[in-house]
Amino acid sequence: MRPKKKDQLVDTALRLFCRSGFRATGIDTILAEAGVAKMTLYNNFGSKEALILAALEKRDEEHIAWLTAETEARAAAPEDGLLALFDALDAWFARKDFHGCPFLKASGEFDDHDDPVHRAALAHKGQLLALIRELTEAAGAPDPARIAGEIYLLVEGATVVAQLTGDRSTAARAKQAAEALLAAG
Amino acid sequence: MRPKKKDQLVDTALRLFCRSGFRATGIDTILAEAGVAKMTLYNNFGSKEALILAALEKRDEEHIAWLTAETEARAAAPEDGLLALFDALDAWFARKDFHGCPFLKASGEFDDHDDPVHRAALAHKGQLLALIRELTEAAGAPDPARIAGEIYLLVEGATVVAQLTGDRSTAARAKQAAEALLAAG
DNA sequence: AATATACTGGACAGTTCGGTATAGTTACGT
DNA sequence: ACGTAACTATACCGAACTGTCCAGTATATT
Repeated sequence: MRPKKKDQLVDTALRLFCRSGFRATGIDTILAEAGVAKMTLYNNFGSKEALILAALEKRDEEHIAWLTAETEARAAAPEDGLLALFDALDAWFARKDFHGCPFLKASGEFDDHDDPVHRAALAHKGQLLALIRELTEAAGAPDPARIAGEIYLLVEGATVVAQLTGDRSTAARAKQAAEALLAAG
Repeated sequence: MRPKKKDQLVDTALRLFCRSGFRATGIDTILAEAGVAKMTLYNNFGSKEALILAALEKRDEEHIAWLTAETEARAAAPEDGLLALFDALDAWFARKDFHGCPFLKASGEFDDHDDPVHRAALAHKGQLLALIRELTEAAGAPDPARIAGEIYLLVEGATVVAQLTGDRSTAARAKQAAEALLAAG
């Protein structure tokens, strides 16, 4: 497959999946918007599910990289990274194309824990937790594993609430909660 | 409509929606499992969306009542209610038929903020936040509005993570984070 | 210029979707 | 016991779904 077509397909699919959900987005809609023929999809991916997995895989890499870079850029010192993460989240929530976390969406739509899509979501969240764990260690927390787990709950909560309510102050609220957790040790 | 049939329909719909999602659950499946004819549905609800809304409305009342009662039953004193809430959540997450919060699922599938289903989800979460707010006040927190908002993020985070990972210790982790937030004031 | 590969566009199959029409049956109040 | 409202059963509709087949076109390599 010509990489350009592949990117068009995966990018378009991801965008539409994020906006309208996975099951609600039909193949024909994706193909029309991407300007790609149906057989190009099926010759190269084999199924809609495979396209979903490809889109999530790309999203996984891009989003973790974006979040890491944004967090780094907003942290004056390495130990500020954990709180800067919430500023990065705020920037994410403020984007016009923010429609919640596609992995949470996916895990809701593909509820079965054995489903490959659910497993992909789980894997991504493992990456996110690992990032938070690193930031927590860099912040010099006394019990980084525990604190990171708690902060992670705040991050997921903020993500869900931001999508649900559209409240622009959600990330800031999560940030001050994280600050308290970090200070309490 | 005979109330028995209505209950069968709404209960079955809710159960299947929770298990498999809203869009993925067809009305024929609901009707077959509920033992109700198709015209009975359409004579009384008019559309699948109306059935979804009826199911969510019932769930809203039942779940808030259940959570309130479970929390009360687990709190030795009124000021223990906020932490007891997390024990109630733990009991919820441990249920065999736990498939995440149907309102979060709904808000993910019906992403548009003007969608009636999304609004129903928002309304339910308002109820939940109000409950947390009451418990926070009863706990004697110095700034109950702010603390309640932070605890709420933990609750949503725990709910999402419990569904995503199936980790049985999620509620306990959220509880100790809530404890820290409460102690920090 | 020749060839192999990638892609196109549309017709097509088969299924499932939400929703409707109609005719017959069951349950309930009076 | 009887009338009526509620419910059932079945057949059907148009649309959308995933996935397949095919004849023809564009592109890159040699």
